[in-house]
Amino acid sequence: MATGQTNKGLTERLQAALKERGQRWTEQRQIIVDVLAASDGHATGAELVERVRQDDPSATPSTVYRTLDLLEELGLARHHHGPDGRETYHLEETTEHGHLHCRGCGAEQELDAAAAAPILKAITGATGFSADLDHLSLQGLCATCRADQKG
Amino acid sequence: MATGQTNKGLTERLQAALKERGQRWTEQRQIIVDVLAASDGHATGAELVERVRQDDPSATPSTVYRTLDLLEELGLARHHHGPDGRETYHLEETTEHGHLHCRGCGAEQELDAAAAAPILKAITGATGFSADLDHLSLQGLCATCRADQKG
DNA sequence: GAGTCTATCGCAACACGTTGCAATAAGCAT
DNA sequence: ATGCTTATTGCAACGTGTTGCGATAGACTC
Repeated sequence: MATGQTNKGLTERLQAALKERGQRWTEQRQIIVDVLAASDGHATGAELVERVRQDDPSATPSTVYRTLDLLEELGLARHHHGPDGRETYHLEETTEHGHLHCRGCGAEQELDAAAAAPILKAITGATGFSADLDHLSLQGLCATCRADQKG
Repeated sequence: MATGQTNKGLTERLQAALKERGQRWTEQRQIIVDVLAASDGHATGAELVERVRQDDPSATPSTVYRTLDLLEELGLARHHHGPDGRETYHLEETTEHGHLHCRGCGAEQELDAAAAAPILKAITGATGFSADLDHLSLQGLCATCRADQKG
């Protein structure tokens, strides 16, 4: 249950990528990747730090954040900023997606590539910009809340 | 040059709104509004704190941020989060607009209501969400950088 | 103008994230 | 296995923003 499986495929990819760049594989990094993999959805930086420290109390925030940055650099993880500006991380294995935050009910909804396609197309059409879906973080009112407000 | 004009119209609106709510007009608030008005474009929280302290060294960050929150509550200011998660404030007088950050050249572009209309429409169509333009902060590649990458 | 009520202020501490630096330890060569 | 090089770690301090609390001082009444 504890998702103790260390996701061998991911670890191996990571080790290979690091060796390629003359960088090193450490136990800390294994732990951080494990924690991230065990956090099925998204997790804030602070949450990840806390969980890593459960596995290894000697770990410090700086190490966790630096590793997270590294994982992003390697394309194995992503982060985006929630409506309050806090960081949220997720593994890149999760398919690329955007986020919708409803300011009415606080609900958070994911936006997959298919649903986002017309939006990205509209952005390109209106601005020439090719927007990154992973950084697309919208705030507004969901359909339910809009209906409530009208009623 | 020092834009020392205290934007009377804005101040009066603010005083009226505060009185209405049983709240108070203070010199700190005058200074903060002045500073915000003098920051033509956008300014980060830290920048505003710094500028306010030039006018009144006794001002503290908590006061500045609380006042900024208050101004938002009154609809006289807005804030959004930049690509790095830091806060950026601007007066509401500025017309509602979104932001585009190019990860290639770092350029920041504004997105006015007219240009955004088709995008917002696409969002509603794809998700049922009615998105807030002021919170629309996209990251991606601008047309120029896309052309550069292709070439 | 003096007194009262309470919104606002400044302070101090906290939360999240980042950065510089000296000590440690991973990976490689011998 | 030993030593060497240098990436990584932990620490400590900083930057940005938030929160609780006692002291200050607006605004209103008399």
